[in-house]
Amino acid sequence: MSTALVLLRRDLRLEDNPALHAACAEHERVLPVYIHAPGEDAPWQQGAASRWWLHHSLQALDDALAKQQGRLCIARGETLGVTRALIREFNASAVYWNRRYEPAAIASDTKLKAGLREDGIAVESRSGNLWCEPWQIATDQGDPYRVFTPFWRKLRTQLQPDEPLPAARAREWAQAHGSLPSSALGLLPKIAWDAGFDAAWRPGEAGAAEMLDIFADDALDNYKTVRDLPARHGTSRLSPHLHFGEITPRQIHYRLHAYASRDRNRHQPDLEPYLRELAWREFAHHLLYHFPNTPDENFNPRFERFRWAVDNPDAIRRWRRGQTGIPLVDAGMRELWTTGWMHNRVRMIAASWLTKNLRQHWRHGARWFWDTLVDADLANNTLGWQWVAGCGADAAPYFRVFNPHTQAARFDPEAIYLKRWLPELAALPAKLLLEPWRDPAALAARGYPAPMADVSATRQTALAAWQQLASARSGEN
DNA sequence: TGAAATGTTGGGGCG
DNA sequence: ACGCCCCAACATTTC
Repeated sequence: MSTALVLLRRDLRLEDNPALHAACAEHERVLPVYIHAPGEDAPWQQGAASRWWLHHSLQALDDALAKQQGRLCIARGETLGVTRALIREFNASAVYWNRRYEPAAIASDTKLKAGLREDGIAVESRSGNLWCEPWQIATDQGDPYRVFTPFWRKLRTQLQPDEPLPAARAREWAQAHGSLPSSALGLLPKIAWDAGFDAAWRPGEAGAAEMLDIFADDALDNYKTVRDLPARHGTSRLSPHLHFGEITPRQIHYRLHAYASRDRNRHQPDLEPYLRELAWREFAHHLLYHFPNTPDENFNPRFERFRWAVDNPDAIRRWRRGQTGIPLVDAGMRELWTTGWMHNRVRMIAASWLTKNLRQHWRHGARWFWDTLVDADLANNTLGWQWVAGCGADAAPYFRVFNPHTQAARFDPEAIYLKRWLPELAALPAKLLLEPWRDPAALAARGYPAPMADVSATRQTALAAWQQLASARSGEN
């Protein structure tokens, strides 16, 4: 009887899982395994919010397998050693996995592959989490893309709403007697800060499918405009599910396409704006693969001599805790702390405040998001922060500074989002949350801090800093 | 996936 | 009737 191991890492699903599907097709007995090896992700080990999600996602996957008389084998330790031990235990002849794209993950998988091949084990790696492998898309000169729009134009021509693979079903699921319970990995918080997470999310494949249905029913029609309103659930909120591979871009595309064209007589929603956002995720992975130092270094080397302000731990602390005195920034940071997620537009605004108005280095923000986001993803997080800071690929020009008050007035005109996350101000008129300078005493009386910096003065400082960078460039030539 | 300053235009009030 | 001014609305430019 031939037995295969399938290493599940960031593909915690049964449907549309190429590695799992292939193993089930090519072997009589399949052992699905999760090996916990956080040290191998250094220096970007999963943060607390990601670990919370992982715990629940592993449980969901185990439950789904149990419905087919299978179990998820959970182990911990060095990946190659654990894999070898399982191969011996089950007399397995092959190991399958879907690829990852972070530098540490690539290094770990490369080592794993070499070790297993030495042992004479067949190793099968598949593409399971992206529309397109990062090395399969290139400019006409053969270079990686550095600008989103041409990347998207190229990718778009290759995209079809292809049918996903069905749920994997092994002839026989192997079961490991030494499997750990997921609680043994110590992923859950020691102090219970996760009540807001429980209320907001349902990790796992079924939760992902449910979220997609909600999006298709409620928001897809008006996605282009509603996605910018933080008070509404106008975005897909699929990012953590995508990160952990509980759903794939192919599944999303296929189901949204089917949804949009289900009735010829009805208005058909335009999928393009949303597909474009999924393409940003692809672009982020493309960039991370080709420029693996960008999680820690500026993509644009000119920023090596950019003059950030001196690190200000107190300012960073206020930003983290949502105590900046800028309502939209604080609302976003508290949404993040409470739910592990922040609306995309608010992420840009909160990040702009930290990097431009406060001129703190983007790595401080990237690290905090890494620890607190349930969708923390090295590719997306890196692109997002470098984009906002102006040092990234296809970045926002440095002079593009968000005004958090203007943005609040435009995208949350009733202050619904602000009141939701700033409960101490909820009884005040909306206009005062949007224009807090009109009555600072009213806000202070409710314990809300005064603004930590002046919006327009810090904007001027940021512009001056950019000018310095620009003139350094011309002086160089 | 800006904001603010500056420029342009056109309607209407008014002498 | 006419020209002038004001200013809102929109467009363009600059950072």
